[in-house]
This record gives sequence, structure tokens and C-alpha cells, in this order.
Amino acid sequence: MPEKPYDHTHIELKWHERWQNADFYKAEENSSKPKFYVLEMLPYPSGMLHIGHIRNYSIGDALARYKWMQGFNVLHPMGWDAFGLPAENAAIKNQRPPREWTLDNIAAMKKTHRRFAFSYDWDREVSTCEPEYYRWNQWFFLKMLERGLAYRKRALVNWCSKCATVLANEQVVDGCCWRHEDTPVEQRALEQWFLKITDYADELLDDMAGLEGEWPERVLTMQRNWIGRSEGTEVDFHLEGTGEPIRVFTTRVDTIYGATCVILAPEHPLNETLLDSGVKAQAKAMVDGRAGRDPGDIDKEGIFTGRYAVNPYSGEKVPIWIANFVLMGYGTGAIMAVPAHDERDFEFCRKYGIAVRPVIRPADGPLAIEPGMKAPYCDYGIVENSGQWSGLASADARKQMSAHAEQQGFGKAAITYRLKDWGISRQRYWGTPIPVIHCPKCGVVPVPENQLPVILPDRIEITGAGRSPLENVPEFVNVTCPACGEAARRETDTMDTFIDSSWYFYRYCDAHNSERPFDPEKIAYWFEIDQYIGGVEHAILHLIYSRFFTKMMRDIGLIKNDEPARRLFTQGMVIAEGAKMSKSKGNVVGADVLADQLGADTSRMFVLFAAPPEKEVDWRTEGAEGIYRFLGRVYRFLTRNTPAEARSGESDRKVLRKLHQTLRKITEDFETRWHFNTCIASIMELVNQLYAEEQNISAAAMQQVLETIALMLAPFAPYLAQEMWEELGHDGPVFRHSWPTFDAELAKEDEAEIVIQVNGKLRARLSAPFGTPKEELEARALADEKVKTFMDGKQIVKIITVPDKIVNIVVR
RNA sequence: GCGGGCGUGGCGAAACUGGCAGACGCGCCAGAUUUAGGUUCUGGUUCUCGAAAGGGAGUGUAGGUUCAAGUCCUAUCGCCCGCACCA
Repeated sequence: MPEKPYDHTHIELKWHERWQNADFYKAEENSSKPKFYVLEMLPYPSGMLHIGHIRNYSIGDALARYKWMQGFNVLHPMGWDAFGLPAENAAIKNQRPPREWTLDNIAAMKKTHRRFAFSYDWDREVSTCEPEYYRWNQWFFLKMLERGLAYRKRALVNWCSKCATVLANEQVVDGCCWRHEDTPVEQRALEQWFLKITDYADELLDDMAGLEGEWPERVLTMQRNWIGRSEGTEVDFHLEGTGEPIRVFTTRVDTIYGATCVILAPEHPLNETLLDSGVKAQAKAMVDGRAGRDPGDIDKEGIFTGRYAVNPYSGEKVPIWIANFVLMGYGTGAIMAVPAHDERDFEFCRKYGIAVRPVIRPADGPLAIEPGMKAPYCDYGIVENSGQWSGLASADARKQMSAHAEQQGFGKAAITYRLKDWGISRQRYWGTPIPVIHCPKCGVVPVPENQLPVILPDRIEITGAGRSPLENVPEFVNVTCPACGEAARRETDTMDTFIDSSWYFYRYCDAHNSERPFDPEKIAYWFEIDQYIGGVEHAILHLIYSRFFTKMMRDIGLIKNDEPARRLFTQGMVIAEGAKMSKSKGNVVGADVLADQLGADTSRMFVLFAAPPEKEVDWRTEGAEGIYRFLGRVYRFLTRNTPAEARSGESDRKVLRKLHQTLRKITEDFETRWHFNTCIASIMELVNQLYAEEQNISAAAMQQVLETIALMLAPFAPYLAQEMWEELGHDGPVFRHSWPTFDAELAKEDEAEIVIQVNGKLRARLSAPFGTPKEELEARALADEKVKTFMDGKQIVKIITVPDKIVNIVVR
């Protein structure tokens, strides 16, 4: 048969239309099948088409198709995309989300998402921009409010002047906004809504033990650090004169006899009364000087307050300082400085001439007192010069001294977390409105459940003035109080969109439920997620929030699982122009162009071929032609060999062996490593061999090989695979066909190739049947002419033989 | 400073359990087809000595273990990521 040229545009358009119009790929759920849940992408309002996600698409996509062909029920949030239609498709490609939030852009976005949510044929979709999704976000909020898990307080918050909104701690990167990396975050005092994620700090930490081995170690470590649990003691020093307590937190109460001053954070509340106005200004300057700077670059600075505090253990009077290295956000915002045993305290006290007094000695040495010491001394050992605790080991002293503080009422053992409650108030237009009403008489009143969802007004003006644009919409703001009926104001803050992503994957299981967020029975069927795929960049934001939400939903009785995802895979990012490809940077052009020029199959497969999925890749398109060429080679080979011609078949054995070896490699890789780059390489090898043996393959073998190639390509290049499937005389979707099984016997080589080494260097090879005895292999090796020349005049010391593999002759 | 990871051709990479380093692709070189270019097909392509056969060296660097090391161990240099005055 004459071959046809590979016309990707024709093929992709043809199947695009067929897939869109028919209910070709309608989800099919069968309780007798195993389930498999792939999640690889967050439904950010603007995230759908994001190039940074092309790797997710490709990985999760290929995996989902494979699992589907294996006979699993697959729930895949991208709906039909999972079964063929890539996001880079022309039909939706122009709906790139707007970068600047103008009214027009928001209108466009709503349109995009409406279309996205309703246009495809899979009934599990959900869009976080939809009113129904607002309803359930708000419903969760009210549940948390009932349980005291949501609360409002005036707090110093992170503020990005470019976003004109508040940011969560997790959204502050190097002191700057995560979306504007050059804009230092300011601190402002505002009334804010918080979720009490700290209630779950211990559980979030402890349950990580069960994720060990299933989640990347790196992610678990990051979460542990983020939660930052540390055990210590809270102790009240007393302000000299008034006796007012100054509570400090320390992990080393055993060193308290070495405390030579107390240091407060510059924003510590006590400063209000402690400092005169000149010093207050200096304290303010300290706070400002710290913003947006790398802690390593900031010199320690302090100011003596002129006041003193009394050590409750020793009764000693020590000076009170304020210093820029003490953080209000951690512990109590006040510390005792023990310069002899802490590096930072040491540096500070040396600078300001404050006494350094060791109280710990090594277990096997004396207490060293060197006036000119250059560094803090001996971490753990025996406590000395510490009243009744002298002579105890550090650890014992810590316990006993904590207990003492509690008995005497001036302190207690305490656990401190770095994790803070999650500030969710945003002054944006596009988040879920927080469903409460502020009534002058009744205070904060929740919106009754039957009035949900509170939806956003259409007519708004974006001011960027640092107040929610909703405040300028009277018909939104002015309401009557649900409790007393008097005039009241609606809350104008909206929720952090990380709320959406914290539970969206549950909603995928039951997207059209109008009674509840989802049906618990459906969740019980699908959850936990078997395999979650996402970028490392979510290690502490999304992946802590969603774990928190899961535990919260369990506690309100909706679900049974403690954790959202059993296994997590973090894929590498796509880097362009030295930076992570991201929608806020706008450096996301490449893949669209590539898909236009070479097609969706090529761009998808190219990304998979570039590197293993956990690795970062630099986005570059040189080399994409290689993939295009390969797909063309496959297609041309197919079309000139269908129907297959009658030929000798003398290469059948060889070709089928290669076929089954390839199939084995891909099958095993899908089960374990997902190194699709090598899968694709092995298909290329197979095709190269087909070209070489083309004239000697029988018709039956040809048909079998081509069908198997179509099936093997289906996860990677769905359009071409589908086209091949049709050319080979099959109806229906190629994904409906089960994944082919490899035959280990057919994959086996006839003979083993034995490598002959002399002193570890390759000198010859020979072929021998599998299982040839050692002695025979050695005899044949020694008889080899080449080997003889290298042994010439030397003594054989020993011979190491690994059957079917290697003979190493050691000579001297 | 603490924690994690990575260093392999001109480039992306492969080598999964210690057993042939560089699969596969890009790029480059040559040949065939073509009026030519492009496409396609075939062959070559780590470095180095050699006309060739063939030899030698080679996985950041220096040691070590082993019959055998890209892979294991020790030290060291470089790069990347995360955390960080966290008391």
C-alpha cells in the first residue's frame, strides 16, 4: 500500500470532533472494578490552561488512560481531557485567563469558566467560580463558626500593596508576596477572619507517620518544619516595681540560671507601657527595618529599656532589652537570653556588654569560665550554679524545673508551634463571600443556611484602594439582620481561594449534589485518593490546607478518611527563561505555539520525553521535531502496511521478542516509576527495528505489532493512537480496549550474551544458552583468542563467574 | 547555620539490584533519493593515539571497599531546592 503523510492537524481535528460530539467516552462506573483516583491539578480560577501544568496533564493523563485500559474505574478531574482532549486544544486555547483584573477581564473569566464547567461530557466537573461552589464553601465556613474553628480578631497581618489584600503566612515568600516577588509585605492591624488550623497541629504532625514512604520525604520534612512543634517551658519573669509578669518561652529552662537579660520583640505589647516615646519610635524602626529582608543580613540591634525583671528561680534582677532578632510571631514574643549557651544570645550580649555566665558543664569536664570566650559553650551536660538543681543532667533538670514552675504558679511546660491560624480574609472581588452579617445590635450574625449562597454582585468597581471593592456596592452591603431585622452590613471580605482548593477533589466525586457538599457514601467509595500528583510548590500551602480540611470534614461527620491522599507524587516544574513558568509571570507561551505547529500529540509526548517527571525541565522546543518525526515514522509505516502484505515472516520471532520486551518495560514503568521518557525511547527502538525488518514480517505478525503499538501509544499520543486503531480496522475508542499483556516467554532472548573481562576490563563476549554451567563458560572464555593475548605470561589468580552474565578472569 | 537533592558527551538524557558507561532523541558529519533546497532513507558521532586493526583514558575532585564502582564508603569542591535570628 502507498504510505500517507502524517497530517496531525487532520487527525487531531477529526478525533477532537468525534470525541466531543459522541458520548464516546462517557464515564462508566462499575462497582466490581477497582477504583483509581488521579488528581493532578488544582482548579485555580485561572489555572486551567496554564502551561506550568502541561507536565501534570501529561503525567496524570497518561497514567489515567493506562489505569482505565487496565480496567479501573478512573476518576480524573480533567474530565474528557483524560481521554483525549488536551487543554492545548484550539477550541479552548484562546481562553487564557486575564492577567490584570479589570471589569472586562472578570466578565471574560466568568464566561470562560461557565463554558468550561458545562461544556463537557463528564459529570464530575466542578468549577470554583460557580455559585454552587460558593454555597458549600460558605456552608463549611458556618460549620466551622459553630464549632469555634472560625473566628474573627484584630491582628497584625501581612499586606501586599500590589495585590491590595491580606496574605496568609504561607503566601509570604522571603518577606515578599508570592505573586509579586519584588514587593515586600507590610504589617497592618486589621479585623480578620481566621481558621483554627492550630487545633489540628498535633494531628497534622502525627499523621505524617502514616504517609512515610508514600509521600516524598522532602514534602513531609517541609511540613514538619512548617508546623514547627517545639517543646519547652513558659516562665514568668516579673517586672521590677510592679511585679507584672513577663512571660518568656524557652526550650532550655535548665539554663535559666545563666539568663543575663530578658529581651522583648520590638512589637511586644508591654512596650506600650514600658517605653517612652523616643524609644517607641526606635522600636517601630526596628520592625520596619526587618520587613522583606533576609534574616542573615540583619545585624542584631537592641535597646535597653531602663527596666529590670526578676528571675523567678534565682530571684536575680536582670535588665530588660528590646531587640530586632526577637520575633513577636513565635512563642510569647519575649525571651530570656542565655548567652553562654546560645549563639544568638551570645552575639547580642557580647555586642552590648551584657554578662555571659555558663551554667552547663560537659558530663566529663569542669565548668569552663573564660572571660574572653569567643563562642557559646557546651550545649548539653550537667547543670551547675543553679541552686537546688545543680548537678542534674540537662534533660532531668528541664523536666523538674518545668514542674516546679507549674507548682509555684509562675510557668508551665508548654508546646509552641510555628504554625499560625490560617488568615482567610481577602479584600478581593473574586473569592467566595464570607457569609456573615454585622449587626449593630446583635454583633456578628451568620447568614442562615437557607439563604446561601451569598454571591458576588455583577456591577463592581475595582479601586485597588485597599478596601474590598464590595464595600462600594450598596445592594450587596446593606442588608437586614437575620436575627433582629434591623439594618445591618454584610461582611465584604472574601475567602482565600486556597479554601476552594482544599476540598475541590471531594466535590469532583459528586459535583451536582444540591443538598450537601457531597454524598458521604460516594466519598467512602472513592477516597482516599490513590494517587495525587502536583508540583512541589504546594508542599506547604495547598497540601497542609487540604489535610486540615479533610480532618475538619471528618470531625463534622461528612467523611471517614483522616487523610486526603494516600500517595503523593511531586513532579518537577517547567522552567522558562530561568524562572518557574507561571501565570502571574506571563512566561507561558511556548506550549501553545508548539501545539499549533506540531500538534497536541507531539507537544504532549515531547514534554514526557524531555525528562523523568520528578525533574525540573527547561522549556525549550529544540528537539520537538524529533518527536514529530517519530510520530510521522509510525504513521507512514502503519499506512503502507495496512492491510499487511503476505511476507516471509523470517523476522517475526525477532520483532515479536522486541515487541514484548517493550511492552514489559512500559507496563512495569507504569506500575512503578513513571519514567515515561524511557518508555517512549523503547517504543522508538521498536519502531527502528520494524523499519529494519519491514520486508520480513508476516501479515499476522504485522497486524499484531501495529495493534500493540497503537495501544502502547494511547496514553502518550492519543490522537495518533486512535487513528491507528481505526486504520487497523477497529471501531470505538482505543482506550476501551484493555491494556495488552506481555508474554515473558516471547520477551526472552534465545541466548545469553556473556561478557568476558580480564582484570575487570571488557575483552570479549560470547553467546551461550541460558543456564550454561559455570565451568563451560569459563572454559570457553579461557579459550578465546583475544582473552589469551591479555593473559599472556600471567598467572590466573581467580575467575569470577556470574551465570548468564559475566566471566571475570583475574590475572597477575 | 540546619535539612534534602544533584554533578555523566556539544545538548536533553539512559544505565532500576555494584556486572558491557553514554540507550533514545536533538545537533553535527557523510552517503542515497532529488535539477536544487526541504522531506525521506542509510551509516557515523565521549575524548585521545593510530591509515587501519587496535590501544589508552573517561561519569566534578581526592582517597577507600571490591574480582568488578556512575552506582557503596570517607573527605572535598560546585550547583539547586527547602527552612531559618523559631529562643
